[in-house]
Amino acid sequence: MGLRERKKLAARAALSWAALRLAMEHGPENVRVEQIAAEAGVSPRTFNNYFSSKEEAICAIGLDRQERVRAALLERPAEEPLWEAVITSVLEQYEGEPDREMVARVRMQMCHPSLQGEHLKARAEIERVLAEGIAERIGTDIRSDMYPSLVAAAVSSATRVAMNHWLNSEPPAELLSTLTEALRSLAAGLPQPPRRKKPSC
Amino acid sequence: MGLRERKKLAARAALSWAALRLAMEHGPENVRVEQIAAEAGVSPRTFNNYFSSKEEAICAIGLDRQERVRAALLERPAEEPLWEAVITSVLEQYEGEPDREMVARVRMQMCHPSLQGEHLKARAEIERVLAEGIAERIGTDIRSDMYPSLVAAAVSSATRVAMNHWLNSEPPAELLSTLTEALRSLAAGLPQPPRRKKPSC
DNA sequence: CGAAATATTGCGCGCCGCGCAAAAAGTCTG
DNA sequence: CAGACTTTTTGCGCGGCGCGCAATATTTCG
Repeated sequence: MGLRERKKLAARAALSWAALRLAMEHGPENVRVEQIAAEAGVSPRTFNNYFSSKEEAICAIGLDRQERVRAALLERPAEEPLWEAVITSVLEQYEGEPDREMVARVRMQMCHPSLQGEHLKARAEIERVLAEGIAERIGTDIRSDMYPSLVAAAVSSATRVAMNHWLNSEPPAELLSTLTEALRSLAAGLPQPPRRKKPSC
Repeated sequence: MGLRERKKLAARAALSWAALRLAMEHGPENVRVEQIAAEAGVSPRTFNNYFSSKEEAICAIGLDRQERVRAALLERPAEEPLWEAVITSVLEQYEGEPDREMVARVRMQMCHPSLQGEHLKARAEIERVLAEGIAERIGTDIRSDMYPSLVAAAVSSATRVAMNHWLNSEPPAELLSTLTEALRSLAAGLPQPPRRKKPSC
C-alpha cells in the first residue's frame, strides 16, 4: 500500500475518532464540524471528503468490526455447524470487561436521536458483510439465496436487542451473558417462548 | 377528539404525503422543504413543528402500519400459538397486489442513501410497537423480558430481508411468497439451513 | 527531475433546523 | 356570545452545513 492510501486511511480514522471523542465529551449536538477537522489536523472542507455528516463520522468507528467478525467466521473449523460458528464469532468480539467508556459510547450511539439513523445504517453495513461471510462459508451467494441474509439479520437483531436490554437493565446485567441468552434463544427457535425467571403469571 | 387534534393529524398526514409525492416525482434530493409546506398548505416554519427533516417526513408514511399490525395481533384468537398469530398479522398487511407505485416507493425508501437512516428508524419504531403487542399478548413486559423484543426484531428483520430480496429478485418474485418463505424459515429455526431450489453445489 | 494523477484547501452559495416572540386559531366558562 | 385561556401557526433571523468549483499542494511514476 502506497503512502497515499495510508494517509487516507489515517485521515479517515483520525476524523472518526475525533468526532467520537468530541461527541462523548460535549454531546453530539454541541460539536461543530470545524472542531472535528481541527482535532484531526485537516481543513473543515476536507472533512466532507471523508464523511457527509458528523453523525456518519461518529458512527463509523467500529465499522471495522465487520471485517473482524467476517474473518473470525471464516477461520472457524469447517466442520463446525454454521450456527455455532456464527455465534462464536460474534461473541468473541465482545469478550473482555466492557469499560465505562464503552457503555457510554454504545448508549450514546443507540439512544441519541440524531445518531440513531446513522447507527442503524452502520449496523446494516455490518450485517451485509456478515451475510457475505456466511454465504461464502456455506457456498451460496446472497443474490439468489435469502438464507445468509436472514441469518445475518437475525444475529444482528438479536445483538441489538441484547445490547439494548443490557443498557437498560436494572440491576446491571452482564453483557456477554445477555448476548448469549439472546443468540441461544434464537438458535433454540423463537416460536417456543422460553420460560424464564420473570414469567407473567 | 377536538378540532385541534384532528387538524394536527391532518396537517401531519398532509405534510408526509406531500413529502413522499414530491420525493417520488423529483427524487428526495431535489425537494425543498418550502415545496412540501406549500403543497400541504402551511408555512415552511410549520413543517419543522411536525418533522425535523424532510427525510423524516418522507419515511413517516406507513408509520401507522405499526398500529395496524398491533391491532391485528391482539385480535387473533387467544388459543393460536404466538408465532402463528404474529406471522399472520404481519402477512395480512401485505395482502393484495403490490402496485408499481408501492414498488417504487419501497425501493426509494430502502435504497436511497439519504433515506436509509430514517427508514431504519421508522422500522425500529414499528418494531417497538410490535414488541409491545407481543408482550401484551403473552402477558410479559418489555423491560424485564427480552423475548417479545427478540421476536419482534426477528420478524422485522425477516420482513426487511424479504422485501430487499424481492426488490432485487430477477426475475421478479412474488412479494407474499417471499415474505412467507422468510418468516417460515425463521419459524422453522435458522440453525438448519433449509435446502432450497438453488443449492450451492 | 518533470509531468500526470490525486488529495487538500479556500471560497461561496443555497438550504436547513430552530429559538423567539407576535399573531392567529381553537377551547372553555359563565 | 363575550372574553380569557391555551395551543398552534407564522415571520424573522442566525448559525451551521453540504457541496461544487477551481486553485494549490502532495504523491506517483517514468
